[in-house]
Amino acid sequence: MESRATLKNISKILSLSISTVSRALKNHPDISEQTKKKVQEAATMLDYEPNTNAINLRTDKRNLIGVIIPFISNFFYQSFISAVEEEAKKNNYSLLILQSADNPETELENLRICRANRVAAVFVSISPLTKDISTFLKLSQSGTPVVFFDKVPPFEACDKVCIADEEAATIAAEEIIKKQNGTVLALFANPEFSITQKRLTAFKEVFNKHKRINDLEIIYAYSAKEARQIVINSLGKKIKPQVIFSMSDEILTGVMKAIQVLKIKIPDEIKIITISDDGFVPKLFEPEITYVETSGYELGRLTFKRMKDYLGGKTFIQEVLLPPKLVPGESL
Amino acid sequence: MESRATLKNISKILSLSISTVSRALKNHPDISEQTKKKVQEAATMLDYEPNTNAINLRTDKRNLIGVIIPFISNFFYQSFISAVEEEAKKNNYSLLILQSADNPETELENLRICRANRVAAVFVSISPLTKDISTFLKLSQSGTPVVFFDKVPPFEACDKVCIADEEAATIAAEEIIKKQNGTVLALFANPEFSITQKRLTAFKEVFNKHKRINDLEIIYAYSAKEARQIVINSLGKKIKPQVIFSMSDEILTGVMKAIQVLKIKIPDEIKIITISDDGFVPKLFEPEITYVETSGYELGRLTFKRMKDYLGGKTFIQEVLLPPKLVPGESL
DNA sequence: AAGTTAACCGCAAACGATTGCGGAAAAGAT
DNA sequence: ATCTTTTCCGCAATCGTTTGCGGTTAACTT
Repeated sequence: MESRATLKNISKILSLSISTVSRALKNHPDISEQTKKKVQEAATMLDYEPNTNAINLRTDKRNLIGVIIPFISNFFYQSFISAVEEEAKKNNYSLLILQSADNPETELENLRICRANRVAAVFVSISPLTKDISTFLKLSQSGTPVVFFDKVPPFEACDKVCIADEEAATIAAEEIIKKQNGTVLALFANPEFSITQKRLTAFKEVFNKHKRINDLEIIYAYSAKEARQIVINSLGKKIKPQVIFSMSDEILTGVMKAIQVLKIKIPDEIKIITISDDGFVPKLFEPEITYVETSGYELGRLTFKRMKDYLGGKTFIQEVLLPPKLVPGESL
Repeated sequence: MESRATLKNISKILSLSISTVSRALKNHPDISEQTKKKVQEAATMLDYEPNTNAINLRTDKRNLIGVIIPFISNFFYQSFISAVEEEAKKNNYSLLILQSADNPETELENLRICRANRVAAVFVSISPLTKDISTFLKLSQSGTPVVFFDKVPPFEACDKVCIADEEAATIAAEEIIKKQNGTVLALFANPEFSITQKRLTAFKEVFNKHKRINDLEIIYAYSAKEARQIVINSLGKKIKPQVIFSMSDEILTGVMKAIQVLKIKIPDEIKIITISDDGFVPKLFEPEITYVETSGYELGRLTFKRMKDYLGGKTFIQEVLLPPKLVPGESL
């Protein structure tokens, strides 16, 4: 007789009604202290744990937050998730983590799972290939907050929380101009990514403003390996750049490999500045690389806050920007 | 009139019974093609998605897997989760991620959440401070598979899936002995961690076997910073080690900083070998560091497989070991 | 002693889905 | 024309919980 720990079973054992047991466990004033004690004892005896499925079904409560991201194996999402998990715990939510591998179909499937599980909210960083976010918007319109973070759809009217990408690039560019006069090799990722476009535009703008656009050489590196080769080539020429700018952690790893291959001294022979998610990579090197931080952790907190605001009534559409900050190393 | 998409509503719209609608959606042979079509159209119209809570409650199915880990912000767990998520998706499970911050109480709270959510299984990497795993065992005895992975309890009779820590250290030690004759500086983490003990014992054993224990200097580094200082001190002496062994990624980051500070050439002036979770850190440097890989990704797959075996009937207790493998760089 | 009021507790419906069983109508068999 | 079989569908119980409402005591008023 495999009897689980349910209200019904407890009530049977104590010859009480289910409702009494339920109320006793929630300390309802209608129930006498004596009965409460009996019930609570029985409950702990049986390791009673209320069935979330039943509760959610009955009360229409939701205790899950769906997090849809391209890949878990990524610094940025890692710290994002970490922050969201901490906030979630404080607010009695748990996290449903889904990765969509940059595949729009998997992304939709993940959204389906979120809906099937009646999540309280969805946090999603969309893949670069996602063109249609109507399913997300539909969910949002039906009352479940959907917050786009980091990789967000470009023009649509939806809740967004993201890094101030332009500002990150601007800060880096200003810092270069403030400190260095020479030529700059700027490495950017795939120009089709909106993040690349934003950072590139802002970066160039600063050099334009300061009439130093001629000091700037921009090259796209589609991978760390490419970045490495580009730097090796570039530093092999007669006219070398004085500063290298890298727009991401991944590119930086390629840059640093090149530097190590060439056995070039930082900052004496080359200056470096990068944009980094959390500083992990820049801090691996000696001297530590100066970077502009775009913290996934902070973004996680902001995203969670946006959701709470939404549930608290602020349902108007909003775009929240997280300001990046400069973390000086000794590389510039 | 906020009417959700439920079987009841669809049935009302089509003037059919709930059971018919339910069967039509699952392609039950009792239902005519005509009716099926009507129902399916109505369902997609309304964006119907079966309520997992109701299904799980009624059928006692479980679609969640609880993953309890100390910290998400960690290479190893990152790739572990990634693997488990992929496997889970293939098998129609989703992941409930809980971090316990190395706090036994939070760990128990997380387990409670797993039980409340009626998870299909629990994967847990316990904190170093956890002494009592009886609650876990109780859950396991009541039919929910609990698989301990990575940081597992020492003596208890429970399902474990972990890295063959001894073997990883053995492989590294053998490799050193095969290739190098000089003295070895071996850096280990907190000696109270069982993982440290295992690796240390195995490592020494090899040097004993080959009668080279006198070539071995062992130092505990409680952090990357400490590792850095230790290496700087050590390489500053008149008698320098020829080889540095690092037992983890974290220690390696300290070691590499020291190397960069001292501007020492690898492998000419110093050889290096490390144990690494996934090779990310060792591959950041040039030349790439030789390492013994203890893949979190593979461990995730193994853990999932162990659970499936368990659910498939192999409920006897088992300890599965994942063999590490040597990944040669140019640092040794 | 009759009426009022607390103090305690149970009945039953509801949440959304599944499923064994039975039943009506249409089709086929004789 | 009657009987048997399909074909197609609905009834109702069930999972575990919550909760409005009503009911039974016992205690308290006057």
